[in-house]
Amino acid sequence: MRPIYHPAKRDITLEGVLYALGDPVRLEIVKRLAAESELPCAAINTSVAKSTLSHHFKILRESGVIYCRKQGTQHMNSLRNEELNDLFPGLLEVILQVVDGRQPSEIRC
Amino acid sequence: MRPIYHPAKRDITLEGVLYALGDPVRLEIVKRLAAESELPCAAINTSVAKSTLSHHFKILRESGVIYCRKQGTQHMNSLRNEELNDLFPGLLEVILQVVDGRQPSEIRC
DNA sequence: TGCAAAAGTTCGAAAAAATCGAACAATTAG
DNA sequence: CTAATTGTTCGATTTTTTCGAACTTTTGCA
Repeated sequence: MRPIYHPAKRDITLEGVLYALGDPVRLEIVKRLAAESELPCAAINTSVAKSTLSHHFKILRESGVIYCRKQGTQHMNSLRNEELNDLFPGLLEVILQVVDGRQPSEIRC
Repeated sequence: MRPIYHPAKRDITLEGVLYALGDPVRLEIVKRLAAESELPCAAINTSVAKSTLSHHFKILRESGVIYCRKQGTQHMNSLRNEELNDLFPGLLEVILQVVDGRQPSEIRC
């Protein structure tokens, strides 16, 4: 089977990441991964077809938002949290605060 | 002429905003508006057709990212900065920091 | 006035991307 | 080895994006 492509950190673009996040299914995936750190594709409860969900994971992976490793028949996915925060400081944090319905944080010092 | 639609603040969604931002032309528009506060459509230097640019402004406007007012033959556009920051604290700031190539800010206190 | 220019929008067609179900591939369990 | 599980790939359909041409609104000015 062909290896799973992941962009190098330097090839991750804000444009690509925002594109990836600008879809309700993918935003839900990111939300779940933020809460549970590592999940197989099938763990995402959505109404789209299996092939479409696979496509969404591919978009997230190729944009650099998630990392994917094979474990048996499963594909375990996780956020590339550290790298993303390094490239786009605060971006994921801010988005997750909103999707999690948290209170607006205080202004930084 | 029909009035220009803008969503009420409460109808602005993160999903819609991220969708709007997930396009290179629209991200460029937002970047320019952040720098210059108010601009007519024609001020955006892009390779897409005039009608396509008009479409992008519409997406931004209907998602709640920008406000548009008519002034003569022009449509003056501006970011709905305050409202967006109220709804999604830090989101625009974080994105603009990246597109402006600013240094990653220090971790907040 | 009235006619042309300027700035966008709208429309219909063409191109690109998303979605689906069916078939396929890889791995594990029995 | 066979069946089940998990996801990917493929081709067709639907949806979205893009384009150029025609149109609308407002201004400038002869």
